[in-house]
Amino acid sequence: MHLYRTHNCGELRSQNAGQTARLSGWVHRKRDHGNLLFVDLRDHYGLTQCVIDVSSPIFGILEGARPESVVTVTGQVVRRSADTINPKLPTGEIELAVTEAAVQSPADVLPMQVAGEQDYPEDIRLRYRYLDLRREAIHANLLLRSRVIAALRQHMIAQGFVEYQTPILTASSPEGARDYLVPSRIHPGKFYALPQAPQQFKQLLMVAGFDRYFQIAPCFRDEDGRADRSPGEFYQLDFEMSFVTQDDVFAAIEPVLESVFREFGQGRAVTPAPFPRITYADAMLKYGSDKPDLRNPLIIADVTEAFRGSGFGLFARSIESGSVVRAIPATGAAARPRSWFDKLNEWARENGAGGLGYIQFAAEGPKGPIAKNLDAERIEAIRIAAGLKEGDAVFFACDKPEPAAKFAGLVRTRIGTELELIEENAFRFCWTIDFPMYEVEEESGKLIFSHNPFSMPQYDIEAFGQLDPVQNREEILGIKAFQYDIVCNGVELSSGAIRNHRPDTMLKAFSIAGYPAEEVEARFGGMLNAFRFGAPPHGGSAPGIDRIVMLLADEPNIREVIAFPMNQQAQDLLMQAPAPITAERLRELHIKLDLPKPKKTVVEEPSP
RNA sequence: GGGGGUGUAGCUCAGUUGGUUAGAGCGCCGGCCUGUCACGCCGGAGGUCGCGGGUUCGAGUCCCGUCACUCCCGCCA
Repeated sequence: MHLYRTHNCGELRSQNAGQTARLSGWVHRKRDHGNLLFVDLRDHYGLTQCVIDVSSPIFGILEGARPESVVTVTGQVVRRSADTINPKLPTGEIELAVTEAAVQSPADVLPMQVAGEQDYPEDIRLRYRYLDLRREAIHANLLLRSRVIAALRQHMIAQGFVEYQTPILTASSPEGARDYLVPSRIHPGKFYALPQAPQQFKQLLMVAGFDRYFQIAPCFRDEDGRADRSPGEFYQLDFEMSFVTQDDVFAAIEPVLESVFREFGQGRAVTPAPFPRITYADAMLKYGSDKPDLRNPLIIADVTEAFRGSGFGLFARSIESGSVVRAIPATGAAARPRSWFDKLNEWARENGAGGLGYIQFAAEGPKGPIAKNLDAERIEAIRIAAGLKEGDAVFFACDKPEPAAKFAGLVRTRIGTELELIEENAFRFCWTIDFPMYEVEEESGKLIFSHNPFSMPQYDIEAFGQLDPVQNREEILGIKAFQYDIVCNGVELSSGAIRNHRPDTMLKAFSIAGYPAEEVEARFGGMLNAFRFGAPPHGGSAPGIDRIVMLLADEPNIREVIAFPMNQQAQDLLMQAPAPITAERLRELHIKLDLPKPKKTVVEEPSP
């Protein structure tokens, strides 16, 4: 007989009846009938009901074991009588009639219960993560994560990709987020950076002739967290390919994503490859976002001209000073009560808009406060532009182009949700392409990179070299980059690009954004030099693993698919990180602290 | 850095117009119970109402401040 177990807690069936079995696991639940005790024993594999009665000399051992104690029990596998079979349990046809029992590790009273579905605050869950992870839902999420990663690897390898490891202690990478820094002991005053992504290394691997690279890569960014953004660290399916166009990159990754989402999507619909491609400009106009949720059928339209010089003075005046008007259709909403529109108006105000104008296309004709101030011709133009029919309503966002687009996007999501138009049980993918290479920094008016500075401009390379940032400003602002995002259900899974592999073009691209050549050489000299010795044209992308698993697990929060996540303040509540270190260690690293004054807590002296 | 929400028993929450001794469920402890599977029944312990100050005869409740957590914006592929 094995010391701890002959079977796991999920595998015994009626055909094992009559055998002697030993099981080890956690006491999931006890049902104590005084003279008869049921113990549900749980391990990674499942639950098995164990039973013992008061006639046994070891009855007290199990009766005294608190939930979550670790025990080993030995006994006969017994077929349950027909009326006591539990159909909800895979092992429900049998039970273990216990004859021996030992408690390996008794559990204290628990800060959170493992059995049951009760919700706990996140700080409790993170502080006692090892208990939280015993719970069914999150335990299953982590198993899913493992299987997804294994499948991603298989599919990538099948596509001819090879996995390589890249350094964790390295220099700052060109992604634009804050780096996590690691002080060097051997080189006083110098620091390593943790990679924000293996960006430069994967490009160097292409220069080194490896052709198709991938890695399940840890990435580190010192930026604030969100529900869908883990603070500190996360994992990417990082990949890069040589001698490819944008379409080649899409063709390589689309089948990988499609297969994995089909395999683990539990029957939910998946966009078949090739995924739709939407230009950045179109995405901002029609969806009000560079990561459109295509499950939402509503399409935003520009109706600026219908309001220009119209009787609706608020919009007409705003248009004269550069605003645009976006129309968000609300299919079938014309007959909704006034209160429904009022509620949305209130919501709009709470979200920073002046309000939310609307027209109802009712059977008796267009109505609502705005309709009164517009002539029939203009209303008809709006109706056609927004693709509306009788019974529909339409909302308006009026602002400068960028905030108008963004707000229209919020309204689109809100209306789609309110009207229950969002397609359920589906994964809708698309590519957002043709991101602008540059944009204007609002405060300074300077040209800056709008996204990744290392992507190739969609422009004649020779002519690009001749552009003048002052004289050709408008021309430059029109340049698109070979840069793209992959989006699923409105979640950005990754961005990628065809890289700029020419040193002259890269220096030019940076000089347009105001970086002198010396600075570029100093910061990115390693990569720039590599490009001077024969660099293949190359490109890639890096879909976020955590977000893929989050979508597949249908979880709203990324921490539900990470074993040991930090909280939103980037603290590890379990391991107590970050933490102060000893003066001795600081001395060794030649670091002196210059801390901000702690916020003083006002303690009033009690009056005598 | 900014905004919203939350904070009452170990946990999830209720708590009326400011009014006596702050409640429920789960958990915990004790008792009863030989077929339960969210076992059942009886009893018990458990509270700095986040913290500090104020108003008031009286504050969980109203006001001011502060802290923590969470969601969002900024930031970030």
